[in-house]
Amino acid sequence: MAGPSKQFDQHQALDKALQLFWKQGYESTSMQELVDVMGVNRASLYQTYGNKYDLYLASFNRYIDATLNTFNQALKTPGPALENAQTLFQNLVQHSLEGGLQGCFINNTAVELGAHDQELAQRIRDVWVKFEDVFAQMIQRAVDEGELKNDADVRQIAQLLNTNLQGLIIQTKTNISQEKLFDSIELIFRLIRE
Amino acid sequence: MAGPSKQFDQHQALDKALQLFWKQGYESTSMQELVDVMGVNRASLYQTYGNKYDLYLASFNRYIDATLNTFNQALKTPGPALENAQTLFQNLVQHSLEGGLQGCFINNTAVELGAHDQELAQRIRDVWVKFEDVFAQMIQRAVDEGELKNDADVRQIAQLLNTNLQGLIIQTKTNISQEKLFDSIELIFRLIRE
DNA sequence: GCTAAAATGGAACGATCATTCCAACATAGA
DNA sequence: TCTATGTTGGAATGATCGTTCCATTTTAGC
Repeated sequence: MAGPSKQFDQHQALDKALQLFWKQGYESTSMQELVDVMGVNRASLYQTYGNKYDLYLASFNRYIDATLNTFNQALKTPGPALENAQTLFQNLVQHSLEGGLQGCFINNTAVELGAHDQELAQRIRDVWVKFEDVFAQMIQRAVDEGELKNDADVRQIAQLLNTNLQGLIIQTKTNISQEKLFDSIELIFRLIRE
Repeated sequence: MAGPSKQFDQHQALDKALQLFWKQGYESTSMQELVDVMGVNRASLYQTYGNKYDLYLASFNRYIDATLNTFNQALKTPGPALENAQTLFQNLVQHSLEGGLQGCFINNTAVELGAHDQELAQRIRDVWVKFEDVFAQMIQRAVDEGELKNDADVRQIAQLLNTNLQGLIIQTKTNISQEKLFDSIELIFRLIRE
């Protein structure tokens, strides 16, 4: 292949796009802002990523990978599984509150685009199932290690945990007090344990 | 006052605006669409409601009033209080799923505008407290009528219920199966009762 | 019926939107 | 070094954005 190579780091540029989409949403983010922030030439941007929607999709995929990675790290953490899950919830809430109320990119996408974009909606449902898979493994470990009763409906509890997580994250968008959300985290895990 | 009166019904027109904002969000809804759908002249629209943001705010207030009314109606329903609450949850989920995945206008607003609009964020937090007030009254009635233990932390449970409601509603935006959400509703209320 | 005031339809504004295009430039392979 | 190919900056495109303005029409009060 002849000609010069791309002058920008594709991963780094994509991260910049992700940050902007995450913070502002799809409609509120303009290509001009993306050009500015990514440090990529406009023509190169279109050639590399396609159009605005494709770029959003690429950002979305990157976020999903990073998030699933975070979840799986929490799964590998030693110690009582339910406590690890609770700590994960606390960290996610705290991170959103202290990181500019960005919430969760998946959660944001569900609200802004989920209803009118079937492809994205499908992807989001799939990711949530993967969240639940992680929770289910945590719960199963809690059962195995005697932290939970043997007759616990692992899958149902995992789904309920995701419902609670989504509800918590959405509330962070309004700069609600961390204490209030931590109380809810405390209670849901206590109810599950009982 | 001389001159003709407005040819349009302000309440009806505002409802049309609310429906559109609810379905499409703030950024994705244009004044042209609002002019078309409200059946109101452009100049009249600006004179009556101010600008686009003001119109959104008016729609938002109208939605809040209607929703709080629905909640208070559920509160007045005879029968076991917790069952009424559970039915309310089911109705809200079902309505969103069958009504075009519009979710909850407050919930949508929290995600789209909450992080960057402190006034709206404050209003949303206040409304959520009012939701919790209704839930707290239901729970208190459940305690009084022996449906719940006496040592239940009414306020904490009410907050947890709102977290769950928000988490359920957000999931409806992706056209998730009603059965799955109903299972979570079933479980959260069962855990509370235990 | 006359007049003053309010509402209307629609053009017009400047700004910004996503996207395309093109000439100038830089570099890899011959 | 030459050439072919990919990249770059920036102008240009046509559409749409929210908002304003104005001439026209309509009607309430006298």
